Amino acid sequence: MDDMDKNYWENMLFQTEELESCFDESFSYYDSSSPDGAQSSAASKNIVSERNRRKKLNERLFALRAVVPNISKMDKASIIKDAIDYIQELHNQERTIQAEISELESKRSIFLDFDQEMSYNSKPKRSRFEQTCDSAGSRSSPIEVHELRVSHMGEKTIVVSLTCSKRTDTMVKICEVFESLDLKIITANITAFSGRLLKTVFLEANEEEKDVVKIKIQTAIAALNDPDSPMSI
Amino acid sequence: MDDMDKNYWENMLFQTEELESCFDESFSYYDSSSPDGAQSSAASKNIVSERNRRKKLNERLFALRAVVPNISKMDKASIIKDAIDYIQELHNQERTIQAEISELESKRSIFLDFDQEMSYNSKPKRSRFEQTCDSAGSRSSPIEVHELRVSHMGEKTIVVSLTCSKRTDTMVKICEVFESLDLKIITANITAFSGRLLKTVFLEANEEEKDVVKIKIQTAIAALNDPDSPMSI
DNA sequence: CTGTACACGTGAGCC
DNA sequence: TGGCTCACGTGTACA
Repeated sequence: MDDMDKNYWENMLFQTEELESCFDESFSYYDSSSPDGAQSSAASKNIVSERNRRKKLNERLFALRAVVPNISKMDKASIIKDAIDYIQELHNQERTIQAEISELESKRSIFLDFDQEMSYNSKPKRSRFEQTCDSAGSRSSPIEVHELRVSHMGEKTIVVSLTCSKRTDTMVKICEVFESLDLKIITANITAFSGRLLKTVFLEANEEEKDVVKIKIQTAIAALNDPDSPMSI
Repeated sequence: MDDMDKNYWENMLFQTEELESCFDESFSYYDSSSPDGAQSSAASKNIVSERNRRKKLNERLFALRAVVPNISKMDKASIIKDAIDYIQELHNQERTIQAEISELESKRSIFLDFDQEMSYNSKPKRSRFEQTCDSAGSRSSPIEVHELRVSHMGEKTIVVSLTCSKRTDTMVKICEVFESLDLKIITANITAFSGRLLKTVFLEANEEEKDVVKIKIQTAIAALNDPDSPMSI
């Protein structure tokens, strides 16, 4: 590669030298054909200008080659092609990494949110859940929760496990309950067995008293069964 | 910009048309000066070849212009210059994002370490970006457990949550660990995010002292990272 | 009228 | 030897 480079510049130099003799030739030639001094001056200006343009373009190309790794050939066209491929590769990487970063951030906010308290959760953004639920008709069939257990795991985590009937959108409705209580879902799990659904949901505990949260959850989920009755475990 | 583009291609087209008449001229000229048919054929071949070369180069340049946003001018030199600037800008972005990702990851790892924690990895964690940069990324066996938390939920249940690299058979190896410790798995859960796997395993606690079990689990899982070192909490 | 930017044909070097 | 890549000078169109 280095020697190719050397050859490249040697060629450049060589042809630059060659240019001068050529230039003399053309100059005398022009002098004979059209003796107008202004015209020949303009022509030589054009020549030197064009020479500078080519030089600048080659320098740019050389600089482009410098910022692009993995240059296969020293070809002008190949340099540009490699640059194009490299830019596209960078674009793909950028997209991937952006997705990864946003995912990391979202997961981190779900995860435990230690010091910085849910900054962008101030408004209960009823986002996708309720939208999909609206289209499906959330009011239609009650969920029929059969068993419900709310327990604490460590200081920061609440585990809710419940069984309910096999309906569609049961998990969505459960999640809506937690959302309405400002409880963040860490992870959730559905298991189907004997015509029932067993759900296990890990929640991030907020600052409230444990028992208060527990009662709130039980009340809200029990309300899914019969919105009129205040509750009955 | 659109009109500039149009002008550009109009020019291209125009000068291409012009070329044909020029070509005819030069052809007849050559025919008169040197009646050697082979020579003129070679010359015309050279002409058309050179024409194709220029065309290819221009197409490449056009493609380069297409993948680079914010092109200031349609100049050839300017196109290359903008491409260079853009690549350098992407390089800066890449460095910034890489730093951001590592910072995020370190925060996240600090985060889980609040309870009883080991999980400090001697190796500098290879971010996903570095892995893509790595030409040969296929590393075989070790699972690379990054975070590990063992806690008790009630009297009968142990919850183990850990994150590890995305490998095949990671859960199998984890389960083998629990089996070797005579711990029964109640349920297990895998969640994939940001190139990692988050596993949550519920174990049935045996009769041993809680802290003893905890240490055993931590030791055995740490051994997955580096089987030689016995580990140090 | 003066640059500027371009495509063209041409000759030369290099496999 | 033919097939490339290249730099060069030149004519032309546009601002």
